[in-house]
Amino acid sequence: MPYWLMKSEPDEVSFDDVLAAPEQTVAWFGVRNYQARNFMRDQMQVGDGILFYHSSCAVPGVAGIAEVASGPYPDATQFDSAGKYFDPQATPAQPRWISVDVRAKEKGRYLPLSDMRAIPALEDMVLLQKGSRLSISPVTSGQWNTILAFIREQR
DNA sequence: GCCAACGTTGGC
DNA sequence: GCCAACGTTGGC
Repeated sequence: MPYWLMKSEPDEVSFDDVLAAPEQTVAWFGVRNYQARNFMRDQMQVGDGILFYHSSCAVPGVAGIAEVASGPYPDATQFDSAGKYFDPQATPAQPRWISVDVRAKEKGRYLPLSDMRAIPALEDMVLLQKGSRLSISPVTSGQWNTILAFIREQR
C-alpha cells in the first residue's frame, strides 16, 4: 500500500513547518489511535507517498506532498509526563505509540476538502467516507494520481 | 460552539 | 463479552 493520507493540525505542524525543518523532515508524533499506529508500524515503507492534509482549521484540505522517510520507532512524546501526548502506561521498554519521519516533497495548489468532495474519482477515498476520522488512511494509486494532477494544475 | 460519529473504558 | 457512558475528532 504505497500511498497514504496523513492529517495534521496546521496550528501544531503545518506543511510549511515541514518545508522549513532541517532536511524538510519531521517526526510524525502524537498518533494515539491503534489503527493509524498499525498502518505506520506494519505497512508503511520508506519512500511511500503521503498526502499532507490540514485538519481542524478554517479550510481543511491537502496542503502538499511528502514521503515516508524512516521506519517506525517509538514516539518520544508518550514518555513526556509534562506533555499532552503522555501515556502513563507506556515505558521505553514497552512503548505503545510510534512515529515515522516524514519529508516534504512538493507544495502545489492547495486542494480544499470541499473540492475533493466534488471530484467523482475521489468518492471512495477513506477520508471522504461518512464518519471517517482516521488520522492516517490508505490512498489508492488512482486517487493519488487524481490529486497530484489537481495539485499541479496551473491557476 | 455545536454535534454526529467514532473509539475507549469499565461495571456487570 | 456486552453495552452505556464518556471522551475525542473534525467539519461546519
